[in-house]
Amino acid sequence: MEQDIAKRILRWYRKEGRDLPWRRISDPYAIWVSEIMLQQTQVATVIPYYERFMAAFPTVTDLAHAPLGTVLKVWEGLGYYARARNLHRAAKMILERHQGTIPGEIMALTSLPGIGRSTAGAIVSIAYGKKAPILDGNVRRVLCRLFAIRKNPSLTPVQKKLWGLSEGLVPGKDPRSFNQALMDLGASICTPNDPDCPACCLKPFCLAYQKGIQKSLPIKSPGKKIPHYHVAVGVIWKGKKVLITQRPLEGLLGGLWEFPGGKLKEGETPAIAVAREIREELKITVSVGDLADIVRHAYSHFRITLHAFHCRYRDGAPRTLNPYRWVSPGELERFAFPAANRKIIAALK
DNA sequence: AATGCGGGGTT
DNA sequence: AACCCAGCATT
Repeated sequence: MEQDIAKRILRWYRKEGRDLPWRRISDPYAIWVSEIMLQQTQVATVIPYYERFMAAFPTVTDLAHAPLGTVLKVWEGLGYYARARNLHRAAKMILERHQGTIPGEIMALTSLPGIGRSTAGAIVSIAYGKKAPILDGNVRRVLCRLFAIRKNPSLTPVQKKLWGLSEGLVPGKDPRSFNQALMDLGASICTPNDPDCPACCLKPFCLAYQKGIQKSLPIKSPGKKIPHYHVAVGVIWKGKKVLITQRPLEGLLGGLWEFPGGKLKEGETPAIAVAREIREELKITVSVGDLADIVRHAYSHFRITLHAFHCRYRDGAPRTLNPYRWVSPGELERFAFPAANRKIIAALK
């Protein structure tokens, strides 16, 4: 049974599998980089970032020796910036602990920052050809349908069940192709909304298809309301230079640079808020001028409307918790900014 | 067990 | 507007 499933998927994969940049090489470092980028991020989005990253940091040694700011700049726009910070930190650890070789064991891999059970399974199987299961969004969906699992797959006992199923399916022979095939099947046939069951090689085994419930699986968690904030920021000019500040290394958008500002308080106008935030955060005074841009931006767990004002520096030396810089507009390209701030920068030109 | 963490594509 | 994506870390 399991062997039949594996055989069918592998046969399908040989004909219909995707040709992706990281499948053309066997360098474990490249596989690792691709797997980190692919966490919660679609293949099409990752491809150009992967190419640029590998050109900038061809080896784990290059990555470990690069300044974090350079790594974040290459990562800029990809999101989930802790991935970049963890990748950089793990590269240093791999030089020290593993003499520059990406580990080939699950335990050694999961002890590195940014590598969990699924990414470790992917690296071990894809880079080293060892038998290990994976469980990403694609595989979870395929398994929920194949075995008609009608419980929310985010529940711990259901996750445990899914890991067991994934482990039971992965064959000793060519686990590398099998895991990639399972993901490809989820991405191209067993899609979230409208799976192409007639074209699926697992149709004869799929319990959800037999019951006609494939479109209602997997069960999804109830969506939660996301708040909407108004934020005011200042593009503070002193001559031909503007002030930027760096966010703390941990937390949201950690390590990225931005125009200073903050959330509006109840009953406050954006112009009042930006003056207050700059006074509080930087201990300087500015005069607030024209509106530079209004940006709407969606994060995963909240939305913001960003009001950006041209400001003129008046008085005081900045005293901030975090680093700040006065830079020319041209120099803004050298720093990593959140996407919402990039929209403001685009509007300045 | 629940939550924080980006950005873009799709529907 | 809601959902999804080659998930992980933290609490």
